[in-house]
Amino acid sequence: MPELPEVETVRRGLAPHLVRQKIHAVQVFEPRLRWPVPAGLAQALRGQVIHSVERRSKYLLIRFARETLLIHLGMSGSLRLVSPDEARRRHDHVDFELSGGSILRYHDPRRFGAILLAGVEPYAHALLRNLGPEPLTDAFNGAHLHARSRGRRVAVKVFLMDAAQVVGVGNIYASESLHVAGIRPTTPCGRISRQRYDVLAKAVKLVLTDSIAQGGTTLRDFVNGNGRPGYFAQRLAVYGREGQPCPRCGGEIRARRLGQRSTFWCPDCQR
DNA sequence: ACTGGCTCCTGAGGGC
DNA sequence: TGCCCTCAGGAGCCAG
Repeated sequence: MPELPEVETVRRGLAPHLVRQKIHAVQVFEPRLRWPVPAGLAQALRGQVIHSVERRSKYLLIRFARETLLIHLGMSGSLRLVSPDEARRRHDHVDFELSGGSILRYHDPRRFGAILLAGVEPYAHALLRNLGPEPLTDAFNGAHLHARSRGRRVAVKVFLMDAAQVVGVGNIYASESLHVAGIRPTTPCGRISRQRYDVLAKAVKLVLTDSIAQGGTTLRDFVNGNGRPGYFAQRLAVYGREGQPCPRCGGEIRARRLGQRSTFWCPDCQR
């Protein structure tokens, strides 16, 4: 599943291959993604030159002079650069043919992803307008979390996964960050002190930075399509480890569903 | 304004 | 070996 570190890796990998390229044609083989792929996609992009490849949260923004292509990979989406003679495979849904000859190919078995048009002011788009800060910027800190959580009762883990508060903290990273910070996931977010939120914000940054350094949980090579395992999975302290000992204190890791998501924590060192 | 629950979809994994 | 069932997950959306 592409988490924020993976999406950023995809962006960095694709950008040098895409910028200044012209879209020669767009072929939509399966428009039924999370939202229908716009019927006018091909017409809107044909002949347009890619100016930049940006990222906001887990959305990729491919910008043209008068249009922006918004791509979300959902849980199972991937983008690859392929040569024109490479046969399409099952779940290859959209081809962006570049004038240089190669094809940017969108693949998504579960179709939780999205391909949309967002015009010339993409950051004003409904999907991007209300997003919280990027987790690795200074705007994301303990003061922010503390201020945003006052008067609210949701469990801190659910709060942390709310994109309106901070983007890019997925289910795995939320459990891991709370473990690093020593905070129990079920604690109502409005009852957590400023000091503990300082610790939590630092923990989120640490976990995400660590994940980037380890290559994410799984990374797919965007050029040759080889899936290679990231090493972050080997470093998970609590996620998926119900019944096993906590690597920090030896306590028995517990699991339960919180906000429809599996949640893991150590009852001994997370309070 | 919050909150909890639902939904989309397919592949993986377990049980038998 | 194969079939069936359950579950997982990102995140927008809606009802209460």
